[in-house]
Amino acid sequence: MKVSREQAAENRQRIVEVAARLFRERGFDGVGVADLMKTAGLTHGGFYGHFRSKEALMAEACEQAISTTGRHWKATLAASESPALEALAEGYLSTNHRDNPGNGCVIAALANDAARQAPPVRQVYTRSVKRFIDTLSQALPGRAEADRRQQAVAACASMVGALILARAIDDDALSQEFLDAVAAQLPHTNRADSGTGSH
Amino acid sequence: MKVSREQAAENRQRIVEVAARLFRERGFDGVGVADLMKTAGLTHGGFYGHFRSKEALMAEACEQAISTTGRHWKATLAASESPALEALAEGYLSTNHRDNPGNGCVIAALANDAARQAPPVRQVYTRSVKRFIDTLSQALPGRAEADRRQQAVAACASMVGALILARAIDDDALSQEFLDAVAAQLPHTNRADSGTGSH
DNA sequence: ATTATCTATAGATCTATAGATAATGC
DNA sequence: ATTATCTATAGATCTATAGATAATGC
Repeated sequence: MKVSREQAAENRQRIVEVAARLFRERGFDGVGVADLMKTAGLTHGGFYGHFRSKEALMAEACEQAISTTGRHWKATLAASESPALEALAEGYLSTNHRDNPGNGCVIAALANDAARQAPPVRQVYTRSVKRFIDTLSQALPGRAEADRRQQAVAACASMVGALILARAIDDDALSQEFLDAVAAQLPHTNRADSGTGSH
Repeated sequence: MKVSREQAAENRQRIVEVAARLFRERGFDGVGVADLMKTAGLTHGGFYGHFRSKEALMAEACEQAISTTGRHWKATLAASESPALEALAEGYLSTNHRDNPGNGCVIAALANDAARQAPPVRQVYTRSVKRFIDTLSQALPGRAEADRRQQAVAACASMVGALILARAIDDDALSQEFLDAVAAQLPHTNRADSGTGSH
């Protein structure tokens, strides 16, 4: 039952992809190694030929998730005409994103889980957050360079918070309100506030 | 080894309190019944005389957590002079709150966990979120009644998102930035925007 | 010969229950 | 007699490992 070196590499990659999806859907504790391997079409014991531990896979799965999502953000920025933040927010705060955590933002899907993990996973998670903030900063309308950073950090908290809460609550109307209210309160491109006095 | 009826009621209450703290600290899956009972000074098997299941305790512990936190919010509102939202936010977005999830906001501590639970727990969680939004709405500066609701919902997402992210990341400086950036972007009391044209 | 995968299992841990024990409260 | 708690354990499930198997790649 062996397999070519190439096939083995494909198997490994498939394990990471399945893990990236299942962890986001059910949390780190909600997915067992046996279950994971079965979903990938392999047997339980084979896992440890590819990864040192479940924790090592957790870090790698997060890495791959943010990498894929990051490419998606970049593509959105490149494709959008002018209001880049609106374009990003529209996708991020959509019902589609809310209802499909498995291939959505890993920051929102595993925030509480990440806080309870050891350094390896938390480091990868932290890099993901920084990447999101940088993307938001690039998408923000002009204004003072000093403000940009603060606005990007605040927008990150708002968007992640809205998505997490929209998923957690048991009330469709309020869930939609979270997505809409945060989208409405994000900094707008065409807003004239350059003459209000604060430098 | 029996105990008076009164003592039994105290034991039950202590189990709920210990659970409310441990669940917030470690998540629902991070606390076992045996561990919980040991922390409460009782033995494993005694648990099922007080609760039908671990899930029943999860709902009850959330209920009690939000009840205590809700009283704390009301006291803050009552004690604050004029800028009620600032007073609430100052406590919510403090390093003290960030570093003590065990007796802090259950909404932030168990958001991802709640999303993965069955209806009983999600319903209690949803009520907690509504309670927080109502409190924020009361704390918001005057302005149009129509805006209030949206601003309260957005503020809820921002504050919860900031706290969750401040806890999850592995970088003290960025963690502080989340708390500060969201506090700075919340609607301010003394802000003159009544003449800008939107009705 | 090497190695990717498989089967089988060790050793922990988890929720829940059964039955014994002993103090309370009628 | 009732009942709050205890001890002990059933039955699942979890991570990780050991050893067997069989196809690849030198």
